[in-house]
Amino acid sequence: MDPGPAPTGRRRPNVRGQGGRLRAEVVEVATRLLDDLADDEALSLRAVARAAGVAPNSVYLYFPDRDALVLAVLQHCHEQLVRAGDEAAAAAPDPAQGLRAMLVTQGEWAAAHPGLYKVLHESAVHRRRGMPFKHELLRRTTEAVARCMDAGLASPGDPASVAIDVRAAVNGMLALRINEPDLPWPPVAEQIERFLLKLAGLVLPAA
Amino acid sequence: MDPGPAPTGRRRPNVRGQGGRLRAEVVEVATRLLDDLADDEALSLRAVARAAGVAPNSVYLYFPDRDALVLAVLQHCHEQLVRAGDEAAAAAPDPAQGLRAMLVTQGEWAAAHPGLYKVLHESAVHRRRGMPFKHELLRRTTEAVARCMDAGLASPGDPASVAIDVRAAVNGMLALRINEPDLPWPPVAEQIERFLLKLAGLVLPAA
DNA sequence: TGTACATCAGTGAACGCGCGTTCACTGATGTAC
DNA sequence: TGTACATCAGTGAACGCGCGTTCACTGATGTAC
Repeated sequence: MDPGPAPTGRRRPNVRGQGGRLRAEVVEVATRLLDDLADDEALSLRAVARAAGVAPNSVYLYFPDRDALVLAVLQHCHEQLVRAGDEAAAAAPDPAQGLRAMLVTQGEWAAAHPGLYKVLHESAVHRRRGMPFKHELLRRTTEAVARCMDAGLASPGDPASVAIDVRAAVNGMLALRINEPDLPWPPVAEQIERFLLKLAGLVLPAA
Repeated sequence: MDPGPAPTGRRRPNVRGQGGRLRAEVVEVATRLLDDLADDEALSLRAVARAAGVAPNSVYLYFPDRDALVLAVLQHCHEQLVRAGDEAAAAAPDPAQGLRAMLVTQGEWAAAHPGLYKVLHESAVHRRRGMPFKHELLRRTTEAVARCMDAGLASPGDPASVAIDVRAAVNGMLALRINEPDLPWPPVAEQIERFLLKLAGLVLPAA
């Protein structure tokens, strides 16, 4: 809603050596807009510039084109999402609770930033430019599943196969919640736990 | 690639009473373009008109605006998808094989029309206009699960709860295959069967 | 201490484009008399 | 059988818009001498 500081003339340039400050500002503003829009194609470079209180061409000082800006935003989001999951897993007392905590935290992130989660997984820019960094998510899940199996806290089997089932189910469920909020959804944590119990045979302490 | 018949002057109007023929032609062309684009916002009314060899404003004879055209395409796709699933289920010898056949058929449809499947489930027009007809998919799944439970071919439980897990997993898996084709995907039918065995406790004859 | 110059961080104005949509129009076909 | 008229299925040309991107420019700050 708030288009940011009105363009009351020329922006005071950052002091020397701090030129990159505008870059961070642009990414931040673009992130906010993208979460609202929930569609990467709908984010225009000019809208970002307007919201940042800057001339459209100033964006070109830091990004070669519009797609590069969108990719920067998505990479930043992805890092946040992965880091949040990692931290939650690290704080858990055992691998099984760690796996659950990782996925639940990612689920909470998705619920808190539906537009960004949607764009991150469904964006058109992904097809045009590729987003290899996204393989991290499956890799973490596979590793976590393997740790559970090694600890005897999941049914023995192929971690890669179980992980791709779990990722497909959890990611699909999170995306479907965003796209079809009116379906009779159970709480996220409950549904994730069911997926883990049934798809991975996870052993969790009784609640 | 082929933009359709070049606009060699004026289109010969349909004979009287057959005006609706252009409507069907426009929907068909739009469906093809939308499958290629895999993005409902990227489909322009003008591109559809061009591909149909018709003036842009001719589209307004049958659709009040661009969104209405996109919705007509999606509703048509949805009907196809549901009907294909229904027919496959009806041809199966028991409810369990029927449920599997329904989902596998839908999965094949998604693999054959990735762009349409993506748009159908992720479109922006859905948020603007709503697509209530889509609730059919969950309803069919719920009914099929209930039939399996009644026949003792699935673990007893709440059909609605099992169905939403199954739909989330299957739909999520199909969408993720489209958005991330590079992940190490097993065959669709195999993964669907695993979901059904684990999430619904489905009883299937040994292959 | 002064000053010419380089550098940095940004701006202003314009380009050409495709878009959704609207207005008034056309030209063939059927129909009442 | 002829003809005025209505209807149907479409067209032509234009509208204003926001967009990505480019070009030449500005104005403050630092730096070599």
